Parts: sequence; structure tokens; C-alpha cells
Amino acid sequence: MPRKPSYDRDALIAQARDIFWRYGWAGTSLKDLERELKLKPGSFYAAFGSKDALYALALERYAQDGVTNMMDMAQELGPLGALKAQPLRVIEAADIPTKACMLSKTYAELQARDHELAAQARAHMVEMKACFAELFRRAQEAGEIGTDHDPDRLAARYQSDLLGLRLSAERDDVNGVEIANEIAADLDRL
Amino acid sequence: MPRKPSYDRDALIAQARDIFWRYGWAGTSLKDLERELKLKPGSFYAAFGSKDALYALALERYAQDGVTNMMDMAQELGPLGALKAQPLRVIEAADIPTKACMLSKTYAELQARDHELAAQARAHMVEMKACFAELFRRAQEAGEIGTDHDPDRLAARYQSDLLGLRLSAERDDVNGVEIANEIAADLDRL
DNA sequence: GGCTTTATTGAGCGATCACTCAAGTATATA
DNA sequence: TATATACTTGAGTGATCGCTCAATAAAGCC
Repeated sequence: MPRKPSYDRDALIAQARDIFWRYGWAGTSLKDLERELKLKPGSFYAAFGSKDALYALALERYAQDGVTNMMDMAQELGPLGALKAQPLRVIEAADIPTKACMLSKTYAELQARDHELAAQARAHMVEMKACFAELFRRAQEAGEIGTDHDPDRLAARYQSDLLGLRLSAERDDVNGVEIANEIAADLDRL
Repeated sequence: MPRKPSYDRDALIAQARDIFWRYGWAGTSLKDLERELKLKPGSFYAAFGSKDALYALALERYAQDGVTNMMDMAQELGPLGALKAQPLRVIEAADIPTKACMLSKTYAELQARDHELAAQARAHMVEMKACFAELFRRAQEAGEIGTDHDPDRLAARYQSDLLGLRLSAERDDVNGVEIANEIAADLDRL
């Protein structure tokens, strides 16, 4: 008896993710979303409930893709290969709205007001860090790097370097490729 | 004939800087500023003209203090000493509103909309990078580090690492001190 | 003290914010 | 085809946004 929605919900979430990613939480108005997603307010709220709820879905999608992508790369290039490839990959991806990390942008924008989305972003960054640690551990087991460093510490430093790189790569006065290569080269000294 | 203002303009700018630094541009409303600075709307606009104008003054103050502080440290600790001390200093300062850099927060928040304040923040980051490069150059001249690296590249990487550190240090799942020490230790290998 | 000049005050401006809802429309089932 | 069940529409909600301005108060100069 019902009537099917005329839109592709998953595609809308991906589109919303890109808009939020680029312009931030406060920087994206409902009008922006309605215009880009081609949804009237009524449809928007029927589909997603609220701006924050859609942002949460977008963040979830973003984080999930991040972990998946990293693990896929590890499958193909090995753990160390994936860790070395990620810096360049992340700033040279052609179709991303901005080079900076959406998790860190969300956290930086909303943490001071104790927004729930900041907590969600932080949780996803913890997941991502654990993913990196797992790859460092595997790289050690595979003999690709020495075992004289704690994988968790390596992961924390690596993640920090990546966040800095992705922030810096937004600026045109910075040569992101150089920094990315240096981060990758650092891993060879382990 | 005139009447003197009852407030200390410089102190108000410093106070506004801390609020903007913490909560961001969109995250700070005029009501917030009026309440914290204890200014009614009329006085506020008579004194500063607009929210953006005050933000610009706050950014200017922030950037100026950053360079001054770095140069003062170099005077006391030498160029390499200052570069090595900065990572720890910047995340352990007791009275700062947030550990993340105000320039990078401003740039990340406003760049996508081509806001004038984003351009101002970027310009200040270029200045800061040049300050780092100058210290690397002096460190080379003083024989504190080798001359086989380009000071500008070293500065770009160093600044990127600092931005990452300061972003990461906001999170309680990250040991900022460890990362800061590693960044400092990296400089000894040059 | 009188006058001029500026600071202070706060009600209120239009615009925009996230969001609601009643009316209209399209579709799957019976 | 008739009916039930959603989806779609867009005018409109109260709240808040950055900001203005006329009225009032206070200080320096004569």
C-alpha cells in the first residue's frame, strides 16, 4: 500500500557528508542541504529527523569508509605498505571536498560546547588510531619494522602527523606531497 | 571635552581572542561576547565595528604573540633549543583556552566559504612558518644541526607536526607529552 | 555651572536559523 | 478501479542571528 521515496537515501547521506565535511556543522544550513539534496523541509525531516541526525549518519559513513579503505590497502600492500601509502593517498584523492579530516574538523568545531557529535567524532578517531596500531603490530610481526617501539605509541604519532599533514595540505603555500613523503619515509627508519 | 571609555580595549581584545579561540567564529555569538566582555550592543559596535572586525583584531594579537614568544625563546635557549621546547610548551601552557592552534581552527572553519578571516589566518601561518624557517637556518649556521636539509622544508614539516600535535592533544585518549617529546627528539637527528 | 562631546544603554530592526504541519499527490494493494 | 498509505510540498513557526539608533548619562573645557 505504501509509496516508495523518490530518492536514494544512501546517496543523500554521502552527499550530505561531503557538504558537512567541507563547510562544517555551523557552516552548513538547512537551506544548503535542502538545495543540494533537492529535498523540501518536510521530506528532509521525514527522512532524517534533524540536521544533527543526518550529520551523525554522515560521520558514521565517513569513519566506516576510512577504516575499510585502510584495511583494503593493507590487504593489497601489506601493513607497512598501507601505512606508507596513506599520507600521499589522503591528500591526492581527486574527489574529496577538502583534504582536512572530517573527524578532526568536527571535533575541533564542537568539542568546546560539549556537543554530542564531538564525542562521536572522538570515538571514531580512537577507532582509527586502533586500526593504525593494528597495522603497526602486524608490520612488526611480519618483520617489516623493528619491535623496539610500542605499536600504540607509533599509531598515536602517526595519526597526529596525518592530521597535521591534512590540515597543512589545504594551504597552497605548503607542499603537501613533500611532507607526505617524509612521513612515509619516517616509517622506514623503524 | 570628551569622555573616556570605561574599559581597557586591549584587555577586551585579549578576552575576545580567548573566546573566539575556544568556540570558533560561528560558535561565538554577539550575545556571548556582550556577556563576557560586559558590553551592551551599542558600546560593542562603537568600540569594534563588527564581530568580524573584533575577530580580526583577536587573530592579529594571537599571531603577534606567537612569533614574539618563539623569538623570545630563541633568545634564551638558542634556535634549536626554542624549536625543541615549543611542542611541549604549546600543549602544557596552563592558561590557554584550547590546545589547538587558533590560526588553523580559523582557517579550517572558514576557508571553504572564502571568508576574509581565513585568508588572514593563512597569512599568519605563512609568517609563523617563516619564523620557524629562520630558526632552522640559524641552527644550521650555529652548527646545531646539519646543513643537508632545506630550512624551508624543515619548517613546513615542523609546523605540520605541531598542528597535528595541538589537535591531538585536545583528546584525552592521546598522550600529548609523548608525541611532543618525539617531535623534539626528531630535531636531534638533523 | 554651563556647554560640548563622547560613552552607555537597551529596545528593537530585518534576516536567517532549525524545524513543523496541514494540504495535496502518487503508488501499491485489494 | 477504489482505498489506504505513504511521500511531497511550501508557507509559516518561534528563536536567535548580527546589528542599529535614539535617548540618557557622564566627563572635560570654558
